[in-house]
Order: sequence, then structure tokens, then C-alpha cells
Amino acid sequence: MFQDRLHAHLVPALQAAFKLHFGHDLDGSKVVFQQTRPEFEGDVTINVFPFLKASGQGPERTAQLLGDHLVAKLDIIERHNVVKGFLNLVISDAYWLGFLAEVGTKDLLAFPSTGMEMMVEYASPNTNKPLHLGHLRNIFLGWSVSRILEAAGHKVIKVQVINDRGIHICKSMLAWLRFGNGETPTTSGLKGDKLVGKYYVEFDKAYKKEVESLVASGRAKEEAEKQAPILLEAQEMLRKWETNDPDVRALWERMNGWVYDGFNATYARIGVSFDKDYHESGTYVLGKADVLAGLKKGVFYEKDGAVWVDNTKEGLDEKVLLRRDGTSVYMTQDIGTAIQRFEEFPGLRKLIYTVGNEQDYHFKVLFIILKKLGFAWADELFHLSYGMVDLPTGKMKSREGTVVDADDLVQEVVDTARAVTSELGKLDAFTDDERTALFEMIGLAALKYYLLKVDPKKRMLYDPAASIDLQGHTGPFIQYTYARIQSLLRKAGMDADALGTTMGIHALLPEERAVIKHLHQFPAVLNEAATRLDPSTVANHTYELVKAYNGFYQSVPVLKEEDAEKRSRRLALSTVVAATTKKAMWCLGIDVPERM
RNA sequence: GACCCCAUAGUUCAAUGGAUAGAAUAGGAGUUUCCUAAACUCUUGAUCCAGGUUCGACUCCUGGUGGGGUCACCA
Repeated sequence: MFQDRLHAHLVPALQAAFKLHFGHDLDGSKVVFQQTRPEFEGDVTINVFPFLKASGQGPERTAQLLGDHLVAKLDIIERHNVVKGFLNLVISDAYWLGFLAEVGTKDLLAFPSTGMEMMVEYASPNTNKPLHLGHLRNIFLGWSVSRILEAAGHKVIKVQVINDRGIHICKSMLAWLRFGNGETPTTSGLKGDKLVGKYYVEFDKAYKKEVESLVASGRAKEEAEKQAPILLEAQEMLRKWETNDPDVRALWERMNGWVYDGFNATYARIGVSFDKDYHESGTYVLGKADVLAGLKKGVFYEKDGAVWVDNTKEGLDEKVLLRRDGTSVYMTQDIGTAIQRFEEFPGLRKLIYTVGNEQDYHFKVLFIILKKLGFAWADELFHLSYGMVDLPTGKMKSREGTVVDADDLVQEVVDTARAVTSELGKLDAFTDDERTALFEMIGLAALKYYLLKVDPKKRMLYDPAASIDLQGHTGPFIQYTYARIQSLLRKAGMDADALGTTMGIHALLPEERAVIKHLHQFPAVLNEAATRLDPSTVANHTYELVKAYNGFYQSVPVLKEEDAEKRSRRLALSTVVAATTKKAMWCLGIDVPERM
């Protein structure tokens, strides 16, 4: 259970009680709250086992004495019971209703500004291939983490690094020159990134053919793979690029431009954006000077003409940072760009790299190097490492054509949303535009929620059937609950004045209490998500909230309630649930509809 | 070979060292003259194996087994 605002109420009283009865100080960090199990009476449970050493008493007696004290001293504790070492506390209706009234008019999930500036890097595509399912997990994660940090009061700068240079794009360029016949996105009707991707595949085909024929004419396979003429030509093109050959540069600009148009179309459809784009072509020369400076300072060393770092003391290996010919490696670049970013944004308090866990080692090394170079901010670097997405058939492999294309995937979930929603036939009042917008909203909710509800660190399975499911633990289920509340509120005529009058003489029903308790925990959940950079925490708690609300909705009348006080209290509760759900989904990058 | 990560119902996911391990889905049984049944209620079903630490272990430690990843003067 999360440490919510009750914690602040209870811990001091608990410590005072402890001192009084057992004569020792109680370490506040040992006080852990949990949700009371449904089979016992209570709202909050305190486990007293950790206190026994200090109390010198058995668990029952320790719990009993503390419980008696709390009931006597605190109005908000109605009564208690003790089961083994567990002290179950019943919190008063007044406390819960007071909480509801307090949040009734404000955003439960908006924290005061911290003034802290944080950069989140995500997406980071290569320009030779379209985006795929793996990118989607990365992008939704990065976007959601950005939103969560924003909600938590931080200032967030969202950036992507576009890997726009290198042998990969030269391969596409060369193949396009050879086989393209001047084809463009306009003449072909293909999205720009798809067109360039197509020629990357064409290159590979031609290359394989050349290797085969070389092998057939008696060359060793390894040699053939290195000597295939088309590969040599691509490498030559890269050299020309590096020496600013005007023709090569012009073609490169043109084809990358197509790719950006394609990427931007995808980004727009899935509802994400960036505050700043970095291009590898502009940063790949960075870092060299920093490494040389480190060499001078003795942080690095020279061996065989190359510059190395020795991380064996940290349990890692030695690693080359500058080749014998003085050129950079990938690590060099990353050193340089990190330094550049902190120069550009001196107020940065955190730099988060959303990158797959196959690069865990790379980032470990990078962070150690920056620390060794003496940058204080090296401690503020964070690798938001996420697991690969597997298919039911196994790994995604581009060579085997099992990669799930991002645009195709989005289209598929939207189509499914259209089919299912149309079947349910609740859209009579919708215009065509409204329908289209709703299908997009529902389809994307299904996809995003599916990818975000899993702990980012973990490898996950992408099951096409489950990802377009609209029932159960899904995004559309949450949207549906929201839409149903909106319908309720519209019919109630939303008489805002009534919402203040939630206090009253009627006891809370268990269903009402359950919903309020979920709301009550939510700020702590958001805090946790922001600390751990984990959207799944928010996703799962939102689900629990709306599930509790559905239970309430099912068995407790709202509009049909005749008692005005009960009715307005339930409307107030519904209002807060809707607002909180909307904000929580905003944190996940998911929109919610007013009706569906 | 070395290092890192993972292993929970049939399946996909939860569970700050704490009570009888939760959901969803699939399977079975129900709920609508009533605020949206994309909902709700009931039900079947799981901690890879062997040791250890602890009052208490899915969680921590050791050793297995199985799966994934990383280990270029590549990016």
C-alpha cells in the first residue's frame, strides 16, 4: 500500500503512544500501512511485528495498546481490532467525507510545481526503416513518463535523437538510385518512411545476390560479405557524405525529409510530440575533445594508439573510446551529447534515456565514464530500461519479416474499435466525424493501455487478439466507465452547488467507501510512479479505481436516489472519480470520450 | 566462456519481507420493466527445482534447470 496522507495523521500519534506504553522511540520508517484485507473490519492495517523488539511485548498486546491509544486520541479512528500482529483501524466516515469535499473542486493529481527541469529522451529512430511495435512501447513509455513527471510538478523537456546518418541510410540511398526510377512518396503513394524502408530492403536483396554469386565463383563467404560491390559502393557513399559531397548530401536531405514526413504522420496519429529533435548528423562528432581532455587528466589511458577507459574496478571491462585512427565510437558520441545537453540546459535535474534493456551495459559504462570525468550531474542520469516486446511466434526479426509495423498496428486496433463499437449500436447521435474520432480514441486507448500496464522493465508478450480487446483490464473499459459517469452527470443537470454538501448524517455505504479509498491513495500512487518512472503503477491503479466505481454504480442508485443529501454526495463522488480518471489517463497519454 | 535480466492459475499480467498470493482472459453458473450489460455477481484454477536467512519468503542469499540479453578499434 502507498504511504498516503493518513500516514501523516497517524505516525506521530503512533509514536507518542509507543513512547508512553513501551518507553522507547518508534522509528517512523518502520510504520508500514497496508490495505486491510476484506475479511476483516477496517480501512488501514498496521503491521506491528517490526515494533516488537522495541516494545518488548508480544504482537497482540503491542497492537492492542497502540490501537486503544489511537482510538482514544484521534477522532478519525473509530475503532480497531487486532488479529495476530495486525492492527486493523476503522477510519471514520467524517474523515472520508472530509477528504471527498476537499478534493471535490480540485485536481487530485496535480502537484505543486517543483521548478525542477527534467529531460526525457525517447523514440530515437533510425531513418532507414519505419517505426515498429518496439518503437511504440518506447514512445508510449517516454511520453507517459513525461506526463507523469509533469503532473508531479516538474518541468519536462521531451527530446528524440534521430539517427539520420551512417551506413544504413546510405544503403537506402544507393538502392533508390539504382532501382528507384525516381520514385517519390507522391508518385508512389507510399508514406515517406515506408518508401525509404522499401529501398533498404532492396539493398539487402541485391547485396545477398552479390554475395551468393561471389561464393558461387569460389570466394570464401566471409570475404564475399565484405567485398560485395554494392556494399563497397555504399561505404564509398558514406565517405562522400562525410566529405560533404553535394550530390550525396542533397539526396540524403531529400530522402531523410521523406522519412521525417512519415514519422511525423505517425507521431501525430498516436498523439505524441517532442520539444526538441537532435540529429545524429549534428552530434556524431561530439565527445572527442572530452575524451582527449579525460586522457590528459589521466582518467583514460592510451594503448596501441587508441584511447581506453578501464572499468575493471567497477566490475566491468575496458572499453575503447577513440580508435587508433582518432575516430569516435558510439560511446564517444554519447559522452559528448550528454555534456552538450547539460551545457544547453544548465538547470537540468534529471536526464532520462528511454532505451531498451539490450543497452543496459552501454549505459552503465556511459554513466561511470561521465562520473569519472568529474561531472556532478552524472548522478542525475537515468536509463529507463524497458524489456523487449515478443510476439506469440517469438522474437521480432526484421530479417524474417516478423516485424509488426506501427502504422499497420494502429490501423488494426482502430478498425477493431470501429467494428465492435458499431456493433453495439450506441452511436445514433454521432456525426461521421465524431464517430471517426471516437474509433481512433478507443483503438489507441486499447493499444496504449495494453503496452503501458506492464512493468516497463519486464519483457512482455504482444498478443494481437488481447491488445485489441475492449473488455476487462483494458483502456476502453476505463473509457467506458468515464463515459458512463459523464452521462450520469449530464442527466443530473450538473448542479455544481450541490457538490459542496457532501457531509451529512447518513453513513457511508461500503461501495462508496471503497471508491473514496481508491481516490485517497491516488496521489501517493502518482508520486510513486514519478519516483520510479513507472506508468504501469498509474495504469493499474486507475483500473482498480474504475472497477470499484463500477461496483458502486451497479448496486447503488445515484439519480434514482430520493434522499437529496445522499444523491448529491454520490454525484460529488462520481464527479471526482471522473476527473481523476481523466487526469490519470492523461498521464498515460490516453484520451477519454464524453460518450461511447 | 564471462556478466546481466527473467521464471506466479490453461494464457497474459499484479503482489513496499507480512494475514488465506490478486486481476483479466479462457471455462462453468447467474443479473436488464431500473442512471450506458464495453457492466455487475458467483465459480474452477498458480509461486520452476533443492537448500539457506527470518517470528514470517513469490520477494533476500547459494546452487541447479529453463528462457532472453550483452560482451568489436560496429552503430
